[in-house]
Amino acid sequence: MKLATWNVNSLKVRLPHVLDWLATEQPDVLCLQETKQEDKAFPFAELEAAGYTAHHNGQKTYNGVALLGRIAATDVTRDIPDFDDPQKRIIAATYDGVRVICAYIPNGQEVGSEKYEYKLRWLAALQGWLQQEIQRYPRLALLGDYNIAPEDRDVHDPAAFKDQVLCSVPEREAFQKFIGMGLSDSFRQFEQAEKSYSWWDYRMMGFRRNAGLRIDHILLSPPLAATCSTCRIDKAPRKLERPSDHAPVVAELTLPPA
DNA sequence: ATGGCTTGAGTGTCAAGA
Repeated sequence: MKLATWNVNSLKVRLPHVLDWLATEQPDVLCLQETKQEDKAFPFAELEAAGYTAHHNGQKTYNGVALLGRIAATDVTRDIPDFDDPQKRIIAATYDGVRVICAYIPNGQEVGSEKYEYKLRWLAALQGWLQQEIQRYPRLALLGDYNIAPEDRDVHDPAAFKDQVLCSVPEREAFQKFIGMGLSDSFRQFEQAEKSYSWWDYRMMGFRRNAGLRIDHILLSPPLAATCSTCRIDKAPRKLERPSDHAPVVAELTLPPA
């Protein structure tokens, strides 16, 4: 099973890139973040024509998450249960016995800001819900834009980002809490090139300078981590005209029958 | 230098991203 995540920064703008990428990579499930559109504008038909059935949790202008699958999804759920949140950041479904959760974790804007407090509250709510989900679904994958660079090696300039948003101690502790729940950062299960990032600022020629951060992650529960054969960041779409500022992350699992 | 791009809403210019 091939799983992927990609923050597309507007699906309306990026749909051609997504369709090309699906044709090339043929993931079983692709998680999208920042679709930035309402459900009624979502390109269900174009994706179906490409062989993918989509489920969307969208809103106007901001946020919005989707699951695209070439296998059937069951038990599709939206949002964190019992967490009052107008922002559409979660969609989950079960594919072939694997619980796939697509998350767009808040950015946090600035340490100490209201949005930062919201980010930490949101992370705590996600973790509370995740405890139950892992009990219910031992085969679980949490994919998405975490807006957290877990370690200094995930940051092009650790000194400049020290204690800044995306790199602050409370955010990194929240990431480690996922690890403490038994989830594995699949990218770090394998040897990787130094200075591997998944996001580069549009400004200041960030991509050409490789001035990036690794903030998009695929976390796997123990039974899935044990069967993960590869995890990589695909920089190719970031080189196209009008790219998303994020690159897709892909993990492959060699699953025994459920 | 608190900038530097990109997007959506909407038609002037701002919020938000990371």
